[in-house]
Amino acid sequence: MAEVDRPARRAGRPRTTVLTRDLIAHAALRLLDESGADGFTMARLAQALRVRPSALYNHVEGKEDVIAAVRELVSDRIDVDAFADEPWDAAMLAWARSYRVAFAAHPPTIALLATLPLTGALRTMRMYDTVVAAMVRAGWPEQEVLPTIVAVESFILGSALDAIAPADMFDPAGAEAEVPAFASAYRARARSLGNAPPADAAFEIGLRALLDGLRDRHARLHAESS
Amino acid sequence: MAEVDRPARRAGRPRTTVLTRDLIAHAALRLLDESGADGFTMARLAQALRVRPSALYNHVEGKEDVIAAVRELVSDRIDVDAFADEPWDAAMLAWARSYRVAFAAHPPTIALLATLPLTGALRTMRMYDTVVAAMVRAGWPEQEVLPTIVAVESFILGSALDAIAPADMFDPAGAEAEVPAFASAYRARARSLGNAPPADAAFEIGLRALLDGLRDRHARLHAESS
DNA sequence: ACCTGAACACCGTTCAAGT
DNA sequence: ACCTGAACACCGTTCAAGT
Repeated sequence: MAEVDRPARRAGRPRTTVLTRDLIAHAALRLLDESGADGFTMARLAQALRVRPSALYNHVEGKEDVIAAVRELVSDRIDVDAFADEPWDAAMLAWARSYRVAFAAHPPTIALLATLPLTGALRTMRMYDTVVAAMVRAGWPEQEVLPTIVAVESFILGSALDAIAPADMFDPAGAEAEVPAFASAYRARARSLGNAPPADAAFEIGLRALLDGLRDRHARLHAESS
Repeated sequence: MAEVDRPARRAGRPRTTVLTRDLIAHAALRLLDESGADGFTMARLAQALRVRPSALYNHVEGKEDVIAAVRELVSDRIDVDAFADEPWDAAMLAWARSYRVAFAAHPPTIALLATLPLTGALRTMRMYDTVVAAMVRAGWPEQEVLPTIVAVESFILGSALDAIAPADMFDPAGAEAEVPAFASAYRARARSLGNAPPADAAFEIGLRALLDGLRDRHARLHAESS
């Protein structure tokens, strides 16, 4: 019964291309979005592509490689253009928000991609190159640029992870007496946010504080050198 | 041969206790440290405890539950005492560093634990209660306290994830011409850091900026209300 | 070059049987 | 109450056979 709508392809090279690394990556992202990280197996991925699992290994090195390909797909949506014509701090704000949005668009991938080290792909290095160049132009000491970018990225990734946590995870219901200050702050936050996602509020507060702090430092460095 | 040093226990309840949730958690943390997240399987965990895998299920609900128990173990090392007698900002600095150290002590667990939502355990809520109470005492508006704490935590977790990435992941070797600004900043960072871990520099720069920004905000809120 | 099909060495989890 | 042992339904990956 399940066999009926499976491909009736015989062994041997197909006359027309059925798989490429890019097709696999797109199918993987779709599968991830639809069935979550747990449902993401090579077998299911092959099924979605109407192919046997072993066929995938002609185009990717393994599951890790598929995930790396998905990461490239997601990372491509990060917009770095603001660094071309906006001041470094405004550009960084825009970049950080775009970065977070790119991941937030595919919640099940976040844990998978955050966990995996960023690939050393040329595309990724080009993104860094744009950001680095703008910061150096703005007068940041060169040896501080990379740590500063990494710090902002760490905050973004951590916030993305926080965003996929269940919203009511820390509902202190039943333990109010044990943790009164926490319970009260929990209620105060709920009142002030309404239906807005708590993770968004934390991200905006943190991002603004981080950039305020970086602006302070930038100003201090500038004051010394003049 | 491998059978020789396996337990020769017959079926049936053992006369003396061989397993508890706590014993399992400690063995799991040790196994994780020794063989990494990939080598962490229920079978290997059972082997370390000289027990059959199915025996574990009398004490934990499954693999996820084991990971939750490990998280509790790691989280217990986070020191929140500074909030008792230091100003909120100094205490937060100390808390953040202790938080990061607790995870850094067990690198292979970071990806596993960061991915999993924090358990709503009472112990965790008590930690939050301490931090919240200190911040409210310091004059922070109650509805902002939780988002602010979550922002700091996001940064810490993101930084911990960054710390386990391979150090040379972004070595632009061979692509210097393509990404000159990035390659130059990469070299400048290497010169200024020597053998110090790049992740530590990023963490300290980010943490200070974040807290400078939060201090700004705290001062601004205070100025308005007086 | 690139597919199928069979095979391998594992997984996590359930549950009856046993003490 | 809590262990063993057998079983189930999967995993990711390799590789010969086939076109």
